[in-house]
Amino acid sequence: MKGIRRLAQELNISIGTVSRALNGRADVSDETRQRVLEAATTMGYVPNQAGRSLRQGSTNAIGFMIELGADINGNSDTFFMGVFDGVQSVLTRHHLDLVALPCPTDENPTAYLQRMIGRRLVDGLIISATHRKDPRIDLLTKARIPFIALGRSQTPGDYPWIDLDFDGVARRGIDRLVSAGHSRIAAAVPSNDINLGFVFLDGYKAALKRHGLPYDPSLVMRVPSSELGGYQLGHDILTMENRPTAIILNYELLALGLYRQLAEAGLQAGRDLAIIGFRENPVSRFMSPRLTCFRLSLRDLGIALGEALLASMPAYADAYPLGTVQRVWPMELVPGESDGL
Amino acid sequence: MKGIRRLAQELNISIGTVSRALNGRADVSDETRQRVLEAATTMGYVPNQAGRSLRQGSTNAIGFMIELGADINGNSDTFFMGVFDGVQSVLTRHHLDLVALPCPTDENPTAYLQRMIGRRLVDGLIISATHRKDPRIDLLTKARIPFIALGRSQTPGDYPWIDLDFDGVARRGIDRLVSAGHSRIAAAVPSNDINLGFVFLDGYKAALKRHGLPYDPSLVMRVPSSELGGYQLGHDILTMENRPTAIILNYELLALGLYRQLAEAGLQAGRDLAIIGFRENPVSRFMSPRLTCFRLSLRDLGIALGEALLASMPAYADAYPLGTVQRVWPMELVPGESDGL
DNA sequence: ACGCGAACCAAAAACGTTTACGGAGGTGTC
DNA sequence: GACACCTCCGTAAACGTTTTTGGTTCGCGT
Repeated sequence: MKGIRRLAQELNISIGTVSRALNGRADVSDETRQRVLEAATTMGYVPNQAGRSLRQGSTNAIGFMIELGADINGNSDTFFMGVFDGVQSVLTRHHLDLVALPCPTDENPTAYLQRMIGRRLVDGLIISATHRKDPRIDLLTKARIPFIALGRSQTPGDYPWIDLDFDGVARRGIDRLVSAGHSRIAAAVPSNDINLGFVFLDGYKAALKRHGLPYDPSLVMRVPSSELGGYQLGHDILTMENRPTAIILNYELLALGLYRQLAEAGLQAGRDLAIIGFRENPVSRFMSPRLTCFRLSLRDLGIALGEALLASMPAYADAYPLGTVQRVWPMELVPGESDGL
Repeated sequence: MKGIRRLAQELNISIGTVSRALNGRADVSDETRQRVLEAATTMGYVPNQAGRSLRQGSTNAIGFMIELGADINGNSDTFFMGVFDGVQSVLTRHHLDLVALPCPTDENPTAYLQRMIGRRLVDGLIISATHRKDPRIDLLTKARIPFIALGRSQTPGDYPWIDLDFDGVARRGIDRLVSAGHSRIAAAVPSNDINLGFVFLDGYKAALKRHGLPYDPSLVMRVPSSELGGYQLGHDILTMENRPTAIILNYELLALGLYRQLAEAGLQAGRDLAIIGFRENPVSRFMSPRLTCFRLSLRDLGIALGEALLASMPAYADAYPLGTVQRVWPMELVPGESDGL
C-alpha cells in the first residue's frame, strides 16, 4: 500500500477525504484536516506528481529554457542564477516550482522545446535569448502554452515579453560619449541573429542621428558574445585605419577581452579608447579601470518575469491582472573610469 | 479524443499496439511500426509524461540541483553550463532529459530537495556544493533515489561522487611555489563549511609537511567564494604584519578581486605576490598578468557524472558497469605569469 | 484435414491522484 | 413531525500511458 492510500488506511478514512483535506477544500471538518495534515508530515507523505498531473492536467511547474554554449545566449550564467531566484520567489507563493531546461549545444533549440512541450512536464515556459525571427514563439503560441520571452523578437504576434533596455542603453551611451566630445563612436553587436543586437543597433543609429552624426557601417563591429569576442573586437579596432575614439558594448563580458587586447598594445581604456560596457556584474566591478556600465536587479527582473507569466495563465490571471506584458526593463547608468569621464 | 487514442483511431489499431510500436517492442510488424511512427510525427504526437510516469513509476528525467547565490556553491559562471552539456549528452542516449533544479536562496537546500524527491519528478539526482556533513546525502540514501554528488563529503556511507582534485591542486601549487623559493605560502579557503575547503586545506598541510615547512594557521585565509571575497582577501593579506610571498586560491574568481586589490596598492601579481589560481575559465584567460591555474574539461566532467549516475540506476547499470564511482577528477596545470615563474 | 507454433494485435488492468456525485446524519424551521 | 438544508465523508470515475493476458490469423509440417 503506497501513497495516499496508506495515509487513508492509517487514519481510517477514505482517500478522497485525505485528498480534500490536503488540498484545502472546504468540505472537511477542521478536526479531520488536522489529523490528516499531521499524519502526512509524520509519515512523510508528498503527493505523487505524476498522479496529480495526470488527473488535473497540470504539472505545477514552470520551465525556464536556457541555451548552453558560451556565446549564444548573450548572457552569462550568473545572469540566469539571479533571475531564477526572482522567478522562484513569485512562483513558490503559488506552490509552483521552477525547473531550468538546458538545451544542449548539439540540439536544435526549437526541436528541444517541442520535445519539452510534448512531454507536458511544465505548465508554462520562460524562453530567453530570442532571435530576430524565433520559431519557438510560433510553437508556443500554437501549442497554447503560456509563456513569456525574456527578450523581444520580431516574430509577429501578441505575446508577452520583457526585454532589457538595449535601446536606452545605446542612446544614453551615445549621449554620454558625444557630450564628452566623441564623434567616431563604434558599437559592438553580436555576430548571430539574436534580436537584442538589432534593438541595440537601432538605438545606436537613432542616437547618432539625434546628435547629427553620420552613421558609418564600418563602426558596427560584429563579434561573438564572449570574452574571446571582446578580444577579437579589440584586435579589429586596433587594426582599423580610421579608429573610433569610443565604443559602446552590448554584452557584459566583451569588456574583459577588450581590456586585455588594449593592454597588450600598451593602451588603456578611458585614456586611449572610451568604453561603455553593458551590464554591471561581479566581474566588471573588479576590472581596472572600473567599467562604466548599466545596472539592473536580476531578482526584480525575475519577479517581473514570474508575475507576467502568471498573468498569462488562466488559473492565476486574477491574482495578476497585468494583461499581456510587453515591457522594457530599465537599466541604471553606473559611472566608471572606462569612458574617460 | 486525445493522445495515443487519437493516433490509434486514426490508424484503426488499438492503443496498445501504438504504444508497443512507439516503444520499440518486438511483437509489432515492421509495417505497422512504420505506419505508427509516421503518423506520430505528422500528427505531432508526443507521449504525455504524466501518463508514462504514473504507469511505469519513472519519469525519464534526471535532476541537477544547483544552489542559487553567488558565494555558496563554490562554482560559478560558466561552470554549470559546461557540466550540463556533458551530462545531457550522456542522458539523451537513453532518452532521459536533464532538468536543473535551482534551490532558491531563501529556502533550506535539504527541505527543497525533500520536496523535489517527494514530487517524484526525477528518477535520479545530481547534487553539487556538498558540505562537510551533508544531510542531503542521508536523505537521498534513505529515499533510495539514485544520485551522485559533485563533490565529496564527510557524511559516511557508500555513495557515488566525483570531485575536483582539490588535494592535488593544493599539492602541485605548493610544489611549484616552493621550488621557486617561496616558504611563506598562504592558502585561501571558503568561509563556509563546504567540504572542498577541508580537502584543499588537507592537501595544503600535507604538501607543506612534505617540504619540511611549518604550518602557520594565520596563513589560512577564510573568505567568501566570490570576486568580492578575493578583494577582501587582498586586503587581509596587505594588512598582515608578516606577509606571505605567495598564495594558492581554491576558487576560480578570487583572483579577480585579489588582482584589483593589489592594483590599488600599486602592486602586481607575479612580482609582488605569487598567485596560483584555481580553475581556468573564460575570465581568467583575459586577466593581466595571465593567471597560473588548472584546467579541466567541463563537458568530460559532465559526461563522467552522467555515466556514474546511470551506473547507479538499476535500469541502466548493465550499460555502465562502473560500480559505485568515487573518483577524483584530475586537473591540468596551465602556467601563467601570476606566479612569477 | 488437423495440430501447432509464430506473429501480430485487441482488451483490460494498473499506476496515484482529484473531483463530481450522492448519502448519512444532524440541525433548524414552519 | 415533515421538510429543507447544511456539514461531512465515502464511492467511483477519470486522467494517458504501459504491459499483461489472451485470442485470432496465418503458414507449415504431418
